[in-house]
Amino acid sequence: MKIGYPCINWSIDCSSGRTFRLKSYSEERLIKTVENNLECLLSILKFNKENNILFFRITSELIPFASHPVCTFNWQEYFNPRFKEIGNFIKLNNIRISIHPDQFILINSKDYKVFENSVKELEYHAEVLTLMKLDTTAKIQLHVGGVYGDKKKSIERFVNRYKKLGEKIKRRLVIENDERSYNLFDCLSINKETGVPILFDVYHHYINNSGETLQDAFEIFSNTWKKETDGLPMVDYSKENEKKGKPRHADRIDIGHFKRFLKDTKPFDFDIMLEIKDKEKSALKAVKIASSDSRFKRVI
DNA sequence: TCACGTCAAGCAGAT
DNA sequence: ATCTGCTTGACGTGA
Repeated sequence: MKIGYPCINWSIDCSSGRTFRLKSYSEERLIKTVENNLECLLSILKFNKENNILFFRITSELIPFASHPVCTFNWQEYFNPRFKEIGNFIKLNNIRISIHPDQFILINSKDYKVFENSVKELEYHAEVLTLMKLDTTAKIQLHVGGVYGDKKKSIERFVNRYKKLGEKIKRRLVIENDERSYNLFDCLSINKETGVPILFDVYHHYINNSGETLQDAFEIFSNTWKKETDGLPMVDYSKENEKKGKPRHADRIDIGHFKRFLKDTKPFDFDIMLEIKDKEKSALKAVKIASSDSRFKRVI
């Protein structure tokens, strides 16, 4: 069991997701920005390692416009030594990595052009992990996509499109249950057809489920991960924001809730991504809580 | 130096 | 029709 947080560290005075406007694109600007982003990424990983935070989601913004036609620069070759260096640090310290393409990436879109653009973006994500020479336990997590008024057809479309993807994407791709369209069982039906592992989002499951218990859910998604090639299952953890109004992620970790969560999931081992607004602050607290858990002790 | 309009990309649900 | 959340602010023009 490793514990981590996504993309941003507020304690360190840098961002690994600096970007710029498309209008101001230039090769020079791209190089400068990516240099900054990679350097900051390594700083964050070092901070994490020192604090026993061994799971991290790399931002999709690492290489701005990587999949956009405007970018003809061979960033893969230019930054190859830097990627290798970061990859070495990750492997040396046994850090788990995930990456989450954003909401525009839709495999099952009705618009074929959107699918094609999504493939380009997925190739970029896969390349980042491959340039770091990470094995296939480093995952790209994606939602199933839109429903377009017909869930059955949209799931079929996902399955057919998935089969067209290259091996470099497929060996890293995992799907995540979401809070309104595709719940765990919907994901499971896609897993049956494709073998794609299911990344379980605890908070989304709380909002959108089919009545199954948390233990049943853990049994189901855990079995979709192959231990040797996929590694331990990944779990996104969050909880309802206390502030009334629309459902959203919590601002900070709820210690009691997290303790109960660890207890309730006792028979299962997995890596936890804390989707909580205050990022590394909550991760530090979670590490402290988990430090007496035998699953956590195994990795540090 | 600061305010604030806008930023590559899509969908769904609420207003 | 328009706004908001999603993993979430931050870029950059104009004053």
